Amino acid sequence: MHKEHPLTKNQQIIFDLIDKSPEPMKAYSILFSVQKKGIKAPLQVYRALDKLVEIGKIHKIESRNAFIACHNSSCQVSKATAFSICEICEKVTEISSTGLSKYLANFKDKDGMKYSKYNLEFFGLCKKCR
Amino acid sequence: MHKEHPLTKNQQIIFDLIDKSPEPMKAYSILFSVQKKGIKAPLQVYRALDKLVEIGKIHKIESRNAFIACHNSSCQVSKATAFSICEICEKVTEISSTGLSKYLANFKDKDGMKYSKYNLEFFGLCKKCR
DNA sequence: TTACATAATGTTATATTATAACAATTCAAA
DNA sequence: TTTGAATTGTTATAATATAACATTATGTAA
Ligand SMILES: [Zn+2]
Ligand SMILES: [Zn+2]
Ligand SMILES: [Zn+2]
Ligand SMILES: [Zn+2]
Repeated sequence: MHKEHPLTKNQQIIFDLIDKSPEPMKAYSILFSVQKKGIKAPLQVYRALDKLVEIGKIHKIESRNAFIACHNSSCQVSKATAFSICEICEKVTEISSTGLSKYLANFKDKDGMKYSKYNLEFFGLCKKCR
Repeated sequence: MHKEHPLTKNQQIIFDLIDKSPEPMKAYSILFSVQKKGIKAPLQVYRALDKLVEIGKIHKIESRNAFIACHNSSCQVSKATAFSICEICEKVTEISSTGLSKYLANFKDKDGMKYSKYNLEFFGLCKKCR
C-alpha cells in the first residue's frame, strides 16, 4: 500500500480554495483567485484539478464544469459519485447514501455488464428554493 | 394534451445526423457536417441541440460534451437518463432498465428531498474492449 | 384577412473551457 | 549521485458555448 501522497504546492493552494468555497468553483474563477499566489496560467490550474480529481480530493460536477471538495470520507478515489443540484440556486451537495452506492455498485445492465465507475447527478430544488 | 410538435428544418437536419451516427456527436463536428445544408454558425447548431434535448429527442452526454439520439421510447423528455460509456472506445449506450429508473425516480436523500430529474453515467469497458 | 405574439433563424462577435508543445525544475528512489 | 518520474512554468491555440441584435416564419385570435 502506498502512503497517501501529500499535495504539492499548487495542488494544496487550489484544494484549499475549493475546500473553503461554499459552492462549486469553475477553473477560471480558481485561476483568478490564485493569481496573487503565483499561479498564472490555466494549465497550472487544470493540472492541479486533474490530480485532485484523480486522488479523490475533489469531484467535477460534469453538468456545470465546476469542482467541489469531497467531504465523504468513504470515497478515496473518484469512482462512485452522486450529487444533488438545485436548478435555481445551483447549490450542489454530495450525496452519501449506503443504499444508493450499493445499488449502483452492483448494478448490471441487461448484457450482464458491470461498471467500474459511475457519476450520478440529481436535479431539483433545494430546501431554500422550494 | 399537446400534439407532438414537428421538428423545424434545422432541428430535423441536425436530429437526422445525430440519429444516423453510430456514436455521440460533438457540436462542432455537427456544424462541420451540416455546413453544406446551409447551417453555418455554431448558434444555429446549439439552438437546435437545446430544443432537441428539451423535447427528449436527443440526450447530452455531459462528461463528453456530446449528443446522442434517444432510442428509448419511454423517455419523452430528458428527465431521467442513464448511459454506459466505454472508457477505451468511447462507445455510449443508453440504459433502459425499469428497475434502475424506478429506484432512482423514488430515491430520497436523507433530507427527504425528492428530485425531478437525474442523469447517470456508468463507466467501464464494453464487450469489444474487454 | 389582419394584426399580434411567439418561436425560429441568420449573423457577427466574443466569452468560456480546455489542451498542445516544449523547456526547466524538483524530488524521490536506486 | 545519477537517473527517471512528476511537477512546474510559459506561450500559444483549440474546443466549447453564449451575447446581442436584426430578420423571418408561424400560429392564433380579433
Ligand atoms: Zn466524494
Ligand atoms: Zn436552491
Ligand atoms: Zn432517452
Ligand atoms: Zn469499448
